[in-house]
Amino acid sequence: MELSERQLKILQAVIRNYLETGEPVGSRTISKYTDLSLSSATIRNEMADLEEMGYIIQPHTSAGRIPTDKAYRLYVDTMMSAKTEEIESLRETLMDKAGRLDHLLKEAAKLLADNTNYTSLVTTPSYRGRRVKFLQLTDVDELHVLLVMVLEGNLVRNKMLISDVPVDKEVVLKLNILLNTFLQNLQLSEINLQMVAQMKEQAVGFESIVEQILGALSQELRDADAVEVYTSGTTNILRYPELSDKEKAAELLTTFEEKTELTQVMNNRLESEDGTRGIQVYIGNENSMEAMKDCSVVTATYQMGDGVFGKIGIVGPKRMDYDKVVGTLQNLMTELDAIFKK
Amino acid sequence: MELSERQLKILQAVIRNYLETGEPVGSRTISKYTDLSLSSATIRNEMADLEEMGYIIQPHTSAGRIPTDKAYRLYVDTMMSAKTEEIESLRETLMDKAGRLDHLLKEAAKLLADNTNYTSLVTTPSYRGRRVKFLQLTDVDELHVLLVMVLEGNLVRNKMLISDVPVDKEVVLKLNILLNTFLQNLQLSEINLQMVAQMKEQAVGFESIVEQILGALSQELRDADAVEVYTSGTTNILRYPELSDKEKAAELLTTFEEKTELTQVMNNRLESEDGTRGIQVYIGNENSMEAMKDCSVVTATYQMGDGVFGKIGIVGPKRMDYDKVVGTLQNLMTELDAIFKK
DNA sequence: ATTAGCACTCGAAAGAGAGGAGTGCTAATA
DNA sequence: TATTAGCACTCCTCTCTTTCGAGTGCTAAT
Repeated sequence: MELSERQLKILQAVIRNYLETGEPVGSRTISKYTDLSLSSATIRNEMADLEEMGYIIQPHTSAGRIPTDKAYRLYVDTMMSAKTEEIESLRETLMDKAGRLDHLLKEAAKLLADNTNYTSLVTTPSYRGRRVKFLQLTDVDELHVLLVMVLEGNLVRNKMLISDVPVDKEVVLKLNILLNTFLQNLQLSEINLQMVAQMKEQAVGFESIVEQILGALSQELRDADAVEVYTSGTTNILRYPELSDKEKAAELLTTFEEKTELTQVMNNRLESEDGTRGIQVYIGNENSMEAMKDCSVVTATYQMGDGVFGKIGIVGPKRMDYDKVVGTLQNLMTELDAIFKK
Repeated sequence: MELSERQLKILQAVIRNYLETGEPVGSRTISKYTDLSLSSATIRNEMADLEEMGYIIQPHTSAGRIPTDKAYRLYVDTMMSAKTEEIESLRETLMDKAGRLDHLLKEAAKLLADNTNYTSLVTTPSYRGRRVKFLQLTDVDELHVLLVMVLEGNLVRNKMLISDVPVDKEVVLKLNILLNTFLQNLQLSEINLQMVAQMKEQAVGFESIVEQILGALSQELRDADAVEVYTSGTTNILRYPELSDKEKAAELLTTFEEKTELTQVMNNRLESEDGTRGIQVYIGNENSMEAMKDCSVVTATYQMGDGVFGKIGIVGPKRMDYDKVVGTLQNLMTELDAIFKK
């Protein structure tokens, strides 16, 4: 069941042509398109074989052929000519935004979408079990205390606490020491009830504040590890007829809006990482989400720090320009890595 | 050119009917719908008059009539029966999220969209010229210093600064005092070069840090006043045939995605507030944005603090259920006010 | 093994009615 | 005088045909 040299060339021509036009491609087109100099009749015979092998299908009798998922898979695995795609003015734009992670990632998503004309997804880096770097309490006014939490990865969170009893500078100072003594360098699962009890013992009269602090801390530790997804260019799917009929478009767009589901799509393979951090391509039904069975999803993993990874990805029609998309992602991935290594 | 009692009733019937069905409504329908017990012929005569006055039009010769913007305007101004629309489980859901403003507002947007089946917009409250409540510097490690900025409205921001010279606790303490002496209670426009020079004079050797602090501060003061817009239910527009053809849908959805433009739509009238904080309705061409000329936009203003307002709004087809939308917005507005007053 | 030739298939686009909802006008009615 | 029944007319929508052409598979010739 091996594909002959010639069949490969023909298949490749069919795919390339279909990627460009989106129309079923006929034998005559191929006969001219390739440098094989074969007549359309010959091509027809070969195409019949390719169809039997499951690489191409006819949408209806008397139409040209279109590639199947199997063909795309073969194309992506062996025939792609991944050109390194320049992202327009990437470096400067990103550097501008490097100040705040959320801005940076949003900008990255925008760049991806603008450069590819597909929809882009970018996830925040995912920690698992982030640790407390240090905590700091500051008195704002008599009843308000500001809690600043610095977590592993220099993630800073804050929460305004409201005390039921007045707190003065001295109390704040004491609490600060207490907090850091107990909680520094711990992660969520290491904070147990015994410690909580001890802390309360040492902060008589201010149990409520301690309670609040622990609540806020646990909340933030959980939140901070929750992966967020930014999307951009969602409406680009409307450019592609095969995705833009009412139902499909609505379903896809809704999926993009409900970010929660997307985290699953994006985190699919974060686990089964086998050392090399590569580009992953999911074609059609290879996608875990029903809504995306007519799409292809290409993802790459960027590295923010030791063991801290995030994903960037593109969602588009199955006939997407894989070469370009892979190149673009690769490029952006490298760029992000560099920024974080700064 | 006054409308007779009867004409009003007929017009109202036309509008009501059209709001429900989205189909042009004919004279026969009205004749049965209303309690006027008039024959269709009579209705026809009146409708011809209403058409002449610009309240209704025929999409084509032998079709029923549909309301014009003018009719909607009249309806909204005088005929609406604003029922107070319960928002499902509103209070509990919102209370849950009250911790973080962004979460709260996103949830509010979601509630609006889910309850109305239209698209919702929610802006963050807009300050103008927010003041510095206090600043606090903390040493994280030898070269990293954490700047926490507490702004008016208890908005907390932070930024990790990187010093080129080592800073110890003493320096941090000194800088803390310096910063607060100079900058407390100031707003962006009040921080001038003279002060900057003076500060640098008093912090010899740490000019770079001071520079960074001022940069971060100015950035945040500007950012904090920038209004953000959260959207929800954007795909709901696909439910309404008059908005869901490819071009219009794409244009609208893109507008929703590019939040920047939306801030203008939403802040349209924040200025010309004439004391009473009401619901505002923009019908069709009354909208400032071209993309929304086939939509109606209804907005309400919620209050977060003294002089600090934000907007919530609904975008839908012109034939939206104004009664319900107004009721829902009113309800949510009250609810938000209450939460912020807590 | 390749190719020219040809009959065949089937979808897309264009055209042709048929049906029907709704109108405006006129004349009859209360 | 205001209302209504009646009727011819318009024009949209739906369905059914027809036409057209791209593309195929098969056969026979090269």
